[in-house]
Amino acid sequence: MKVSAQEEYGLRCLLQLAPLGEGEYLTLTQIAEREGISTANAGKLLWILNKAGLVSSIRGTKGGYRLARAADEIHLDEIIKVLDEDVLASHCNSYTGILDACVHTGNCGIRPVIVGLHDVVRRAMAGITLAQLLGTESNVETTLHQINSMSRETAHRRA
Amino acid sequence: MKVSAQEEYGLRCLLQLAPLGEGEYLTLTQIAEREGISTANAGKLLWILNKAGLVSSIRGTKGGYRLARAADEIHLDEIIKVLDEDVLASHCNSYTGILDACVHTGNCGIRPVIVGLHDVVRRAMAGITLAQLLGTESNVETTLHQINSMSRETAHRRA
DNA sequence: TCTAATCTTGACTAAAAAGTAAGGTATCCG
DNA sequence: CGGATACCTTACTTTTTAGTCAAGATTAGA
Repeated sequence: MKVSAQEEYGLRCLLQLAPLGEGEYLTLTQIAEREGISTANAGKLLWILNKAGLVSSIRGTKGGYRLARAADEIHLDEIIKVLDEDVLASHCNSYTGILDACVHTGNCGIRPVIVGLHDVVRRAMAGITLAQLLGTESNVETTLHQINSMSRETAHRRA
Repeated sequence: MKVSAQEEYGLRCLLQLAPLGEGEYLTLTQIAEREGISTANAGKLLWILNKAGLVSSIRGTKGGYRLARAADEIHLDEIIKVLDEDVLASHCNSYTGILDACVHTGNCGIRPVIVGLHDVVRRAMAGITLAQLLGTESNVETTLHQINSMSRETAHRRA
């Protein structure tokens, strides 16, 4: 189970754009340089984000990229979905749409796990915005800590 | 973000072995046939599981595989870790061990997300055993439903 | 209008994951 | 003891994903 390179760098690019002020833009070269990836690669990622409406771009000299919406209105689950189809894919669902048709129809014991984990991950991500990832006294950690202590309670209750 | 084919099929193989009684074994051919994968591929997976001590095998005719421990003593997080290094990998941690050295030391905004999600996923998985995946009236769903409603609460509280 | 800066797009190359094949070794049974 | 069955191990092929390159298209400003 892993997050793809595309997801990771795509998210990083958005984080660069998040602190920009009104009318400010970052060029592809600037973004790529800061991330240590090629401009070609960064261009591809930003094109995906642009197409999905997460960033907007201006062409020509003095052009560049910026967020299409406020940083506190962009949630992690949407970002991941844009960069990689869905927040959690498997053979179970990736080929055939959304967890329906499957070779093991009927006796597939792992379906509930995939579905359940998918939901756990999606909820955790839906609770985090780009804006939250910026602060130095990261309130992300408190958010995730809350979720963690919740599942710890759950595990305890079952035992 | 996705679960690899190796994780998915490895887990499925274990689920086949779980309901076996004392002294019963399944052969590679049987396992592969039921999953619709080649015996070569199944052999590879079971070898990994064997090496990790999750299944035990007997060679020669009348041989085969069975679980090395009781099904209710094998947890999902251990299985995934065995099949794929860790429950959740990213460029952040996969190369360099465990979330320490990173190109973006200092100003890496996504580190807390990776760490947090890793923990959420691991806890969710640690709360589920192979045995739980067998029942027809799957109590996995209740377990996961509890975790889900927990994170829903959390999201609500923050808002 | 010309030019330089910048985004856009598709084809190409390289790396990683998944899957396959084949020879080796242990066990049973006649 | 010898053949048949089934696990063990390494090396290879295919497929998928990631990353690069280069030419085209668009805009701002002189």
